[in-house]
Amino acid sequence: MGITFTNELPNGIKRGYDYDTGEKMISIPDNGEFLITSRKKVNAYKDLIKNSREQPSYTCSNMDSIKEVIRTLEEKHCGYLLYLQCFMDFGGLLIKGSKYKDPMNKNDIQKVLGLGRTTFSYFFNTMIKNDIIHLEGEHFRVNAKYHWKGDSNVTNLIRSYTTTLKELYKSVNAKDLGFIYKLLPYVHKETNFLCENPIEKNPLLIRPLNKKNIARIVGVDEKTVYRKLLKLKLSDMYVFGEVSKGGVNNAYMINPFIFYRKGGKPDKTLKTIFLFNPQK
DNA sequence: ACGAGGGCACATGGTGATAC
DNA sequence: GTATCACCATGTGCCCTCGT
Repeated sequence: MGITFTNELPNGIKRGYDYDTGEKMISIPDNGEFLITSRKKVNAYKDLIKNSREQPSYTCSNMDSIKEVIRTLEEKHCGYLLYLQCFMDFGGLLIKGSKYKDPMNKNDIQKVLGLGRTTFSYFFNTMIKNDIIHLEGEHFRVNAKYHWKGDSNVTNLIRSYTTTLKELYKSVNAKDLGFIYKLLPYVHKETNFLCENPIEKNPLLIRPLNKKNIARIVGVDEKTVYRKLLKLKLSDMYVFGEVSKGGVNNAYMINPFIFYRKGGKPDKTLKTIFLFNPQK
């Protein structure tokens, strides 16, 4: 049985049906080859990006200097910060949204984070005290040493895709986002692998992080890492992908639709890993 | 012997109330 | 505005069994 494609649209996209799983499938031309996935997944992704304009917008984080932030802040505060930096404009000012460019005041920020008075003031005072967010009159600017939006000559940076990241905040808690934040300095540029030496160019020399290493870096129990790897999902996509060789899980990758180091769109292999449908 | 995953007691986060 | 508290829901660490 397998997948049968019926009609081809003028743009080269083919629609089809998977007789094994009963799912509607789609074949998308991609640099001379075809990426086959389910329409459900494609639609879920389209829904996520439909509110953003032409290009999915992103912010950048400095992989070296955010290690200071990680050392200083509690995990939950790293999570709130990761979400909040999605609201920067090109000057780092926290604004209400891409459509409404008014700067946010303290109340707006509290509302956006969805926190009560006690929790918010604890978080926000910590940001100001550690110079991660500056006060400018009634408005606030994120310290460009750590996070910014737009061009930069920093080499070790990682892009966070605003729309997907905002969506992620809805489905996980602040500690989960903090967990992800702590792993951002370990994302490899070419492959999105989590590794000890993310600037290594030779693939043979990459030292991928296993569950034990991740637990040590983040400072949690191995079981907690395991649970988060299973749990963290965005719509139909997982945040982390697992690579196993010989039945042993020895490496992890982060979802390139949320975090990606290179410019442009994720390459074909990465797309396939995070979009393909496991056989039932 | 080992890793995946279950169970459970304890820890932690977020909240509103209260006092200052 | 901040500090502290008790409360509840959820998360976490640790120990366990199970299957290989």
